[in-house]
Amino acid sequence: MSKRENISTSVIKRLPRYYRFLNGLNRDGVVRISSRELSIRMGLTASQIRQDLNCFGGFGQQGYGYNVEQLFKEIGHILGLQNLHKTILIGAGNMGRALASHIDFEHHGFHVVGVFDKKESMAGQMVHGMPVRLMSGLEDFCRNNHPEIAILCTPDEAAEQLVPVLLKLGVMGYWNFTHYDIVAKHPDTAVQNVHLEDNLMRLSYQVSALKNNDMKRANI
Amino acid sequence: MSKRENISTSVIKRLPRYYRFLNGLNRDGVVRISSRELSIRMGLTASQIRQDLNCFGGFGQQGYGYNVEQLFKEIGHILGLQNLHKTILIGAGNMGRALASHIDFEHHGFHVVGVFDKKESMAGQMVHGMPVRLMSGLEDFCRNNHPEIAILCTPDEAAEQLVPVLLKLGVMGYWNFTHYDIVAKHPDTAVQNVHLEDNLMRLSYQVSALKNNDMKRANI
DNA sequence: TAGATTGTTAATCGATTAACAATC
DNA sequence: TAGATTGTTAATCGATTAACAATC
Repeated sequence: MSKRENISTSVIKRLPRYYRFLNGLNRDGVVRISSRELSIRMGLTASQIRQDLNCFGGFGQQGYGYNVEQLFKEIGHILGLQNLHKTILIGAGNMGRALASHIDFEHHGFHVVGVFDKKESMAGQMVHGMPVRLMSGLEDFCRNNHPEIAILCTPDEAAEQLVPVLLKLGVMGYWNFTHYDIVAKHPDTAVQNVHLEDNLMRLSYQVSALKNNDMKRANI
Repeated sequence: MSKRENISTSVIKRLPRYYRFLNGLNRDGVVRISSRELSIRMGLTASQIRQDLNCFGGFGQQGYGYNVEQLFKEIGHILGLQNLHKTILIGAGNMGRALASHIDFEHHGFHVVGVFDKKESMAGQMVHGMPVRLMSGLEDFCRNNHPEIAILCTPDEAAEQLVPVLLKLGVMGYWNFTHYDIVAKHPDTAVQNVHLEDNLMRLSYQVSALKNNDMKRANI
């Protein structure tokens, strides 16, 4: 399916953005687009776009460019969005519940089949159209339903204890909202970390730097 | 303050992780650490750590290493965490409310001074210890309170309309949970994007790739 | 002093950009 | 056919790693 074996993470990182832009163009009724035109819209170089796409195959046509709808679907397929990976949400606190109602899992390759929390008071409450289950039932649930993905919205210490258990139960993909470093301890997993605080600290750096520059400019 | 003028984004991206690790070491009572020891714990090279830190100054001592507490504080200072940038949260839906209760803004350089939503029914409800205000009062509020940062938890279209208004009111930093591309349209802003769906799609790619590999291995 | 470890320069590696022949 | 634009190779740029003299 894929042309090359190992695609660099730099390329993978850009794929979702291509997907979003092409979705927009497609909805706007744009039929064809050249790498140059797309590069201007996205703020990239045309070279980079052609290099990126050619990691996966020759989707364009000389003298014409790329068919928007076809390319959109191709990238969706490369990203594996046609899948519906069985997914469990662990931790139904503020963040967990917000994700459950905010994210369109089904259009991004996932299907949430269970929600868990350790709090007795949460048990039975409805989240994402299903009742919250207690953590004590997690292992049985996994043995019966074979989820492949876990969304971790627990405290860091809980994640540390959970991951080895989940791995044994066959869960190999993790959307990790904790700061527990899954990949370091368990290399054979698929992990995306969402470190919101790290992101916020980078914003702090940027804003502070921006202010420093303003002050320097004022001095000159 | 900073040794060099332009620090590469690669370095900036790693700073929050250094900060977290050093915080942990400091809490565990570790007094000194060498770049080699830290590199093993963090899964980096010692070279990279020394290069990264030396962008900002010589914090270490030959033959000794780095003082954990001092380095922790230095990095916090570099990140600007001593600041309390006045911040408004726009959009008090699931995600906005989850952030308000989940993130420790005060320890990451920010101070939330106002929460806004366009829904009449939200007005007056308490979020982060303060009543939700209607969007109609946004401009007056900004003229009186001079917030510098906005957390955007609105639909994409709302963000597109809001940013030019906010910019004129002096808001130059954005924690952006929408897909509206602020930097492309307004280069002189400080922006961190949190594209949760993009992150999820990368996980989809990784999991799909992992499965493909397993299948190939089974064939051999 | 001798051993350890930094700060910094040089070498390597990978990613981005430029150029252009192939071709629709 | 002529013009446009890709796919791909070569050149450049930047980031990471290695090496080592400086020095605590």
